[in-house]
Formats: sequence, C-alpha cells, structure tokens
Amino acid sequence: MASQTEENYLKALFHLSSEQAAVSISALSTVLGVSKPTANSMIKNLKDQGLVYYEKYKPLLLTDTGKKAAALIVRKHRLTEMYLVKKMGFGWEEVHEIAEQVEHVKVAAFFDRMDELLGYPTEDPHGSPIPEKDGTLNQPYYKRLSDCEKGAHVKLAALKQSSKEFLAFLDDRGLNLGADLFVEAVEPFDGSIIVRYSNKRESLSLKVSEKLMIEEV
Amino acid sequence: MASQTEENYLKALFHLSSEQAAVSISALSTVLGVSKPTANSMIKNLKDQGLVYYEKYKPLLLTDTGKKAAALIVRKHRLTEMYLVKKMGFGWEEVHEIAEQVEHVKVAAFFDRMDELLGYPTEDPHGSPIPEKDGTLNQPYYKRLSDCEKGAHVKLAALKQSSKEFLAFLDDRGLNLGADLFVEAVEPFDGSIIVRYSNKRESLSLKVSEKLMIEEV
DNA sequence: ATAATAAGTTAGATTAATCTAACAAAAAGA
DNA sequence: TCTTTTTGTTAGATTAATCTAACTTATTAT
Repeated sequence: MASQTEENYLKALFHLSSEQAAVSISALSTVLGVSKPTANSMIKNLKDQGLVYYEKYKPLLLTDTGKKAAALIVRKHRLTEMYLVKKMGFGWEEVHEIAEQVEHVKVAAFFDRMDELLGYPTEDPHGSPIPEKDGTLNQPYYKRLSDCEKGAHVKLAALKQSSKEFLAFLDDRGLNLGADLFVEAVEPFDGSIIVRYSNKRESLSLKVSEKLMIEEV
Repeated sequence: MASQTEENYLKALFHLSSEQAAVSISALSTVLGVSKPTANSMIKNLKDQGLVYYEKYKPLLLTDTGKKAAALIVRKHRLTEMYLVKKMGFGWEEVHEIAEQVEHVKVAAFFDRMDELLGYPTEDPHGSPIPEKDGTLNQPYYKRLSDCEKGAHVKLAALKQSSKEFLAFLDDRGLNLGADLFVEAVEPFDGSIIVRYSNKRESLSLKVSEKLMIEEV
C-alpha cells in the first residue's frame, strides 16, 4: 500500500490542514525536513494516486480518500500513544517517538486490540481526538487559555503542541490534562497570564497559554 | 543505523546459521524472496560494514558484531511476540506478522518495558530463546520428538517452525507448549509416531514430529 | 572425467526518495 | 508600480534496493 514515506506526507498534510486552510509546499517541506523539490515531486505522486488535489502554484488539499487515509494513520498514532501511557506506564513526553514508528505497522488487528484494551478511548494522552475506524474525526471545540479573561474558571483539555520540551515544561509546573485553572490576572503588556491551580500560582507566557486548550467549567 | 532491509538480512543470516554451518547466497536469497544478485550486493554492503565475513564463492559468516546486531533484532522480535500473547491476548499464530514489523522500532525503552512487564521471560511463545540485552543467546538443548523411542515420556518444549499453518495444525490437535507426551508407537515404515496426551491419541507424521522439540520428563 | 546442473558474479537498468543549482511565478514591501 | 523576497518548478544527479540477462565457478551425477 502506501510506503512509510507516503504515510508521513499524508500525516503532515493532515496536521497542516487543521491549522491553515491553504497548505503550501514550503510548509510541508519544512515540517518534513525535506527540500522543496522533494516535497514537490512527492505531491505529484500523491496526486497521481488520487490522495491530494494539486495544481501548479496552487495550495495543497487532501482529497476525501487522502483525508481518510491520513486520519487512519493518525488514529494508529494516537491509539499507540494512549496504549503506551495507560498500559505500559510511559510518560506523555516519551510516547511520541515510539508511536511515530509503531503507527506504520500494517496489521489492523494490532490497533483494534489496543483500542479494545483501552476501552475505546476518544482522546490521546495530550487531549487530541482519536479518529474513528471509518476515518471520521470528532474534533471537539476548545478555547485557548490565552483567550480567557480574568476570573475565568476552566479545565485544561488538550495541548496544541506535544514536543518533549513543552511537556517537560508542563510536568515541571505540575500541569496535567484535566487540571482546574483559575485565571487570576492577564498582563496586557505581554499577554502573560497568571493562573492558580492545585495550590499553585504560576505565570504563563502567551507562547505557552496559546498552546493550552481549555473548556469552561 | 541499519535500515529495515539490512536488519532483515542480518536476521535471516542469524536464523540460517543456526541450522546450517555454511550459509549460501542462494539460501539467503530464497528465504528473503529476493534474487541472488540482490543478496550478493547486499552481502558486499554488510561486509563493508564489518557485519559479515565474505570472500567470493565462499559461504557467508556473521562477524561477532553482526551476530550481536542480529541477536538484538531477534530479541526485539521475540519479546514482542511474547508481549502480544501474554499482555494483549493474541494467539501464537497471529503474532509473527506483527512482531516482524514492530521489531524495527528503534526505541530501546519500548522493548525494555515489555521485558519488564513480562517479568524478563527467557523464551517466546513458540519456545524459542530470547537473546539477552548484550546479544548473548542461551540456546537450550532439545531433542526432536522424531528421535524418541516407544515408551518415552517427554514434554513439548519448543517448535522448530512457527508458520501459521503449522500452528493451526497444532491448535487443531490441542497441542500446546508444555504438553506431556507419551510415545505409544513409532511406525518404522514412514517414521510416523503415535502419541498420547491429555486424553488424546494422535498419529503425527515424521514431518511434524521432527519440528516438535522436547525435553525428557 | 566430463557433462549437466546449481550457485555465484558482473553488468546494466529501474524505482523511490532524496539532493543542489538554476530559473520562474507569486507575494510582499517600498 | 516596481523591486525584492519568498515560493514553486524543472532539470539533472545520487543512493539504496531491487530486477533480468549473460557469464563464470563450483558441485553433482553419470
């Protein structure tokens, strides 16, 4: 079927599409760490397979087939991450790298079994939704912490980024998914925000608070 | 480090070496399903990396480095198989295909965790020994059932082969690792053997009995 | 011992995924 | 608008892993 390389391109397109309507070759090549000509030629390949729409100089767009294929890879990735955390005792900062490799396993039963053993979870350890087996993605709507006002009482629901560094930063401050957060102050100058949670009081920069996705309590 | 392809060549050499002292390019190309020229050129590559000894027209031999590298891949494979059976509830006939893909994961901690969760097993679900972390292989000595005489009382310890078909054959007859077997008769004509175990009485062909590895009780 | 078969090698081509250099098109800024 | 910068494309080369065809060496069998 699709090579690991092709799968990685699809996945990158999937993630980029969720952030920006128009996905460029340039953005794609950057996130994948390849040159623009390389991305360009792979896009032609994916177009020939009916996985992306593409016209010269126009933005990239996944077809329905491409979207589904990508979602199923993301499903495998997120189920794996959840399995690693819940069943194997890994920390949420360790699982991305392993899942990145395990997600390419071609035996569906392997992931179905993880799903079953986990009790059909809907989110991964970073709060990202796990696509359904049919490729459907149930994207819950979360506000960013950075969009909250003073006095807000919210719950940390998901992260917009899951790099090791960011997760270590959160661990350092005892910030976990599900944490109850009280917005004590918002600094107008730099957008930093002071939150109180589980007997702690922390100042979070805008860069951090816009990556923390929350739901009202 | 080593590509998946290189890893598969090393693994094949490792397995072939345990059966035949002199490993040929031809045998290697057959088990890997590639042409002889392909195997030939990959062997030159592995030689350049110091993983095999090789002289034109001479048999192939893994170097110590190559042997260790191969053993570590086999370790990952067998730990994975054991994990799939013991922790995820797969049947012993389902695990080979999955392990074949999972074994290429590069994160050592993943396999270390499986090892720990399994309580440091020494054998995989088919009775094959799991190499140590340092690449050491503790190969226990087992006789073949086909070498037993009438009246022998033995225990099924391992399988010389683990194809889906063979495992299904054994499942059909309720033959599991650890089964107590009594040799009731050996047919001199075709070498078939009649065994009694857990209230069953079965006739096993030579082809089968020479793949059943046993230890005396 | 010689002929036939099997095994191993060389040469040359192919495909997927990548690169750099050079150029073209589009977008941004003055 | 016109220039500069960014983005995208084309052309051509490279590397890993594969193939087939043709040839050579080794082994086996009569």
